Amino acid sequence: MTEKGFDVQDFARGIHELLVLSSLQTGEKHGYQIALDLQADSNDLFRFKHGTLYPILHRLEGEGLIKGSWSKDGGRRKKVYSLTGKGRKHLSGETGRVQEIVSGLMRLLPAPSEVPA
Amino acid sequence: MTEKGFDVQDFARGIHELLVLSSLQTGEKHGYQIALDLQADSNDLFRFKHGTLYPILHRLEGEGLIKGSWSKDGGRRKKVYSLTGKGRKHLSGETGRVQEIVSGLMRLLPAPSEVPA
DNA sequence: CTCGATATATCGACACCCTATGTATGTGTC
DNA sequence: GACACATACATAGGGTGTCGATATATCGAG
Repeated sequence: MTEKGFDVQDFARGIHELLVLSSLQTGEKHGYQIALDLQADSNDLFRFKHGTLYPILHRLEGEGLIKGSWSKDGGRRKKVYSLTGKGRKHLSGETGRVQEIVSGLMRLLPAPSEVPA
Repeated sequence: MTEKGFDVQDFARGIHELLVLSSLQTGEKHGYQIALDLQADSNDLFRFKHGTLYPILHRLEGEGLIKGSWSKDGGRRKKVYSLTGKGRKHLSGETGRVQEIVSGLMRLLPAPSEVPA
């Protein structure tokens, strides 16, 4: 069993990071695109603010989970990110951990009143 | 459908509050007991620090979700909390919301590699 | 009587997200 | 050509919450 120690703040931060990493699974993207895709794919549930997204990108890059390279699309610069091997490993590992926590959480929370539609 | 925004911080805070409320479902308890029960019931996954628990209790009481009353067990004082109707309602409502977010999250995250044991 | 467990409470440090602001390019419109 | 708006990246400041440390007080064990 994965050790213990659950930290709400790490968990919350992890969700954002995992979403970004997950979004890069389908191919490399630049930041702005990640935000748009995540918002669309989640049906507007997850909306990344610029002030939230870029620091996360920098953090992930600093940790070597993603790799960014500048690209010039005409005169406009874009920083295109792609998953590293480490990032892919982190994504699957942390996803498993999230599920562990979620299932632990659901065990303690009351069962949802099975209200049909 | 509950649409609208998702806030990581509210979510994280909500988890703690929900766990406390859920623990009170089985009957009234005092703070210290809640922490012990939650830790035991979650198999050591969730551990509440004193500096975290008591502010939560005060917040929940201030919002009228729980009701506390002092009890003297010999000379040692305990503040025993119980769920209010409002608290019970909040618990089921927010639990539903958490599940909504969790399922949205799981849709975006990669499927767990079904690794046996 | 000293140590540790029980029981509650508060404060300062730290981390993080969010709002606002700034820079710069591309496009559409008049 | 001038202007507004979308694209695209970046950072600083404010607010909020958890965590560790500290304090008070009672009770049982050695």
